[in-house]
Amino acid sequence: MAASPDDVARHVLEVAPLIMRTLRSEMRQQRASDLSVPQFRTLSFLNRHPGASLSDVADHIGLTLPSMSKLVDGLVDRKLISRHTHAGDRRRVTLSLTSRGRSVWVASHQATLAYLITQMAALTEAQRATVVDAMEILRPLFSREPLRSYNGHSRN
Amino acid sequence: MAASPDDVARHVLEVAPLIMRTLRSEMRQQRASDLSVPQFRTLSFLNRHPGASLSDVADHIGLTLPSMSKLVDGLVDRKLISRHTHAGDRRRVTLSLTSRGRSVWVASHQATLAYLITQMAALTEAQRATVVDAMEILRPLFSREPLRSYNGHSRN
DNA sequence: TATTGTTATACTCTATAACTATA
DNA sequence: TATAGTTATAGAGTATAACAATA
Repeated sequence: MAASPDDVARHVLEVAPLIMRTLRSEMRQQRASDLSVPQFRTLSFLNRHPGASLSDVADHIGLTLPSMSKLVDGLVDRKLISRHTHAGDRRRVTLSLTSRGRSVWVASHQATLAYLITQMAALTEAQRATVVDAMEILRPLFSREPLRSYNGHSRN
Repeated sequence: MAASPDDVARHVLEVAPLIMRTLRSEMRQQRASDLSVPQFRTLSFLNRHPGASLSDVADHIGLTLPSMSKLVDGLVDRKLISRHTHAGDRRRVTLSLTSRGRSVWVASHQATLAYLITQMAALTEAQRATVVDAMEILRPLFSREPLRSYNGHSRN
């Protein structure tokens, strides 16, 4: 079925936004947690990397430092994460989930996953394998690109 | 390789946001056009469905009417689309690309596609086929869900 | 001087509530 | 009364520019 790079690109460009639209609205409908996608991803990252710095999180999520700083402000205000000055280097900040943050993340993750699972249950085993394979093919292509041109001090 | 619905869901939940992050930043870096993803998708829809109403577009993009109205405001201000009262039903609005809108859309589409194509060119033919298959499996699952609870007249 | 992060400012995205105009 | 759309308001997401504190 010879798929050209062009074909693949068009398919990805069409379908990825559809998926995100659904995920976004699913997350918003969980009135208990009520997280945006970037907030959810930030909590996920801190769940796996407790004590990460602001730069660490910004790198991973793909936001500039000021944007991430503001996002973190909101999560700190809601007491979902803690923010402390790093002991060794006082310029740095140490971010972690609070226990409340962890349970909100778990609830949101479970609920979103549960929704997706019902969708995926409609697929055949072969189709599920194809989707998993495709995700594993795509992940490294979109995983790491710095894209953070911001450098924190512009003189002009 | 028995992928459970749970596996598939986890993969999709992890990879879809990575893809979108990249698409977003690619579009933003095209300084000429400088479209957000929803703006780009709106222009795409109008390219395929000239003369669509506001409700048509809102349904397709998955926004409420007020949100779409505002998004359209911005595109009209930038002279990328035209907005006229429908002849037969004067409550309706008729949206179309302007010639400028069409060329901006073409430029943005080409550039984003070109970027994706370079990524996809790194894949083997079998991998490309897998990705296309997966996208065709996922598309119908995420294509149509109303999710528009807004009905335009609340009395409370 | 370089690095880490915050503040200031300004858009866009998104929603709900309330409204207008038309049917 | 029902439908199509806009306006008002508000909060989140995002960026750049400018700054403060620390190394």
